Amino acid sequence: MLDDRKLAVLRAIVEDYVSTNEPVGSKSLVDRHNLDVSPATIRNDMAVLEEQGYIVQPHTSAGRVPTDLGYRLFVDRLSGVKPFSPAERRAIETFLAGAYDLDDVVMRTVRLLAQLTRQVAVVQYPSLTRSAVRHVEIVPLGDRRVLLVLITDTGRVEQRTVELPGPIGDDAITQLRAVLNACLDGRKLADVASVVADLPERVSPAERPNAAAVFSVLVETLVERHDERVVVGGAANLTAADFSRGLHEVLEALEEQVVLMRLLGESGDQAAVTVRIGSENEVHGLRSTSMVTTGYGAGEQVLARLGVLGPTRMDYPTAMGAVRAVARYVGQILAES
Amino acid sequence: MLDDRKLAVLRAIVEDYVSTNEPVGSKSLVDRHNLDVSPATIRNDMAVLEEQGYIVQPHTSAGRVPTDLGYRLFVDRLSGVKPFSPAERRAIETFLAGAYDLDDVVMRTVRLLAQLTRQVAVVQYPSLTRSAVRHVEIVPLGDRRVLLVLITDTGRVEQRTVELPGPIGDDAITQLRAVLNACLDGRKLADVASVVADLPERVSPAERPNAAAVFSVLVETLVERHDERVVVGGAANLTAADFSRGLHEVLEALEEQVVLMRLLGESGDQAAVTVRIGSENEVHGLRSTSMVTTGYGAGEQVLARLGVLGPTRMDYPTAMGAVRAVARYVGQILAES
DNA sequence: ACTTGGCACTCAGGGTGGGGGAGTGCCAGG
DNA sequence: CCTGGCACTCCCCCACCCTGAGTGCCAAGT
Repeated sequence: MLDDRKLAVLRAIVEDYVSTNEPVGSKSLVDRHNLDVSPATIRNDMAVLEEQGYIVQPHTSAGRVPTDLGYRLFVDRLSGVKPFSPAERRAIETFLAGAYDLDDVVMRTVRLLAQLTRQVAVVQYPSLTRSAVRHVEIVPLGDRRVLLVLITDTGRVEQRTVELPGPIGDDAITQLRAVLNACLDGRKLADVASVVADLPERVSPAERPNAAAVFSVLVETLVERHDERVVVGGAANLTAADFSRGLHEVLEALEEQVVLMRLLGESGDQAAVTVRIGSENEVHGLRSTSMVTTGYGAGEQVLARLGVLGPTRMDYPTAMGAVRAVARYVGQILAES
Repeated sequence: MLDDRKLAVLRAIVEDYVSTNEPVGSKSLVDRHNLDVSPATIRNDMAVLEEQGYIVQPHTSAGRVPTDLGYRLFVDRLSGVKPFSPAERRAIETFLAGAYDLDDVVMRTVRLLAQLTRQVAVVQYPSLTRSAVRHVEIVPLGDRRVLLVLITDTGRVEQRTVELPGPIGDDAITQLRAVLNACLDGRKLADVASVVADLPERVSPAERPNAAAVFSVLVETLVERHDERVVVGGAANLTAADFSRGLHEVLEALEEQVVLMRLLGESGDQAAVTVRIGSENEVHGLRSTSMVTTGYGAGEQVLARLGVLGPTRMDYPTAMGAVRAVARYVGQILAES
């Protein structure tokens, strides 16, 4: 269907268009790449590529521009992931190494990704449900009120205040704390709900109403409120790629946590680098953007996703390289802590 | 210097320009507002206003546009703060009431402000140093490592992991926790540093090295790292006001926590609504934007600031009204929790 | 069967050149 | 001090042309 030269032509078109942002014509193609054929030949190839839907011309007698389909083919078969040089790797490492805190890791990661790719960076907080309980803490705030703090092995801390049905004493709190930690320590968060169901039996009858309140908030925190937050950075980079009027829509989409979650979710759970191009994104308003994402986590398991978002006219190999490299190091940092 | 009518003319110019985004001429002024004089008279007034630097014409034979100085006069003497209707107040209240968490309060506030004003909203987290310790918690993470959690009376939770010089046992942790809470509970964070200095005497000698490590991290958290975070929302609203090329600079400034902090800091510590217009902002890149900010907090004390940022061509009375109303309700929520 | 040079054709973009119109400054008279 | 009148100034819009890059097609060459 498409012989080698036609593929080479497509690759050249994508590369040129990405770097110049102008429709690329047959003549400039043969000049810049050393395809040793004449422009006329290229024109014939282009006609075929256009017929197949890989490229289009914005108007008659203009050069060609890749379609989403064209980029897709490019990403799948014509380009690899651009590996990072040792120097770059070291830079990433030192940039992330200074972080002292999960929040800080995430913030640094966003900045780093945005800077490396000159695109918008998107980082999802490590998922709560896939990690395990490291500690549960209960702190009295008043006689009918406690603060529940949950610490996970990925360093995340969740807090909720709990309004109690009745007054609670220090002893009861100590008991509750002991029971919770004894039963939950080290458990996967996904399993916590079922474990908690059995807990009321373990506390003294008088305290059960209060305990029940605490337990239900705890379960809520884990299950019902799986608000895995997404942090965005480098939005200023959007102004470089001229979306003209679409910029507004893109910015709006980026402010919606829900939209971002869906966007990251669409790429599934795979650890590998995934690319979604233009109209492949279900989210309206991001139809002219592409996302390069990957899973990351401590060790093997995928705890969350991160990636970059930019115009479909994007340097995919570099973006994929950056995303992969950063994910790798973030995983490393999480595993260490 | 400026008689009443000239001031009225300036007010009218500002109002018209804000609502139409087009230079306003003498004729349309007399039409839209009922100044019962002729256009020629207005022209004379405008000439004076221009000479004094309150308005300019973009080019000969165009209408007039307010200068930063003009807006300043408008804000200081010609307009009040637009009060909110009871219905609007109720809407604010219910929107904020659902929050369950300090993070959530801040996030909702940002969204609310952005939506009410159709500008970029900026909310600073309640300052650590001005609030008081509610509880300190220490959680073992390993034999040479603990997690230090600090809970303030504004509901903020700070966490840091501490690497210890030597192994630590459960007893030691319990002791440390007791000492810390006994001495720090209820203290203003600003005072904590001095109190902590005396603490080592209170722990058993064998544990002093570990205790010292914990204490120093604690003090660091409070003092050295006064990273009062700022949350931004509604950036999409910037696309409505056409900054043409300046948009990039504005977006960049908004991503720099440091810049935002400085910006909010410039308005001082006053609780009242403050306006900084265009070139009054020291931050480069925000020379063509205005900020409307106010302090907020639980009760009287100002814990942090919040506000909106937009083009100098902004509806100041409404923005000021929104900022004031929102700050009031946020303060209320913080006081309750 | 593919490649190539030639050729006519098509348009987007940029520069030019008037009007039209909104707005101004000034002046003389109320 | 206000007002109507008047001449003047430019911005903006539109219509026009023209150039140049790029194309599709065809006939000839390999």
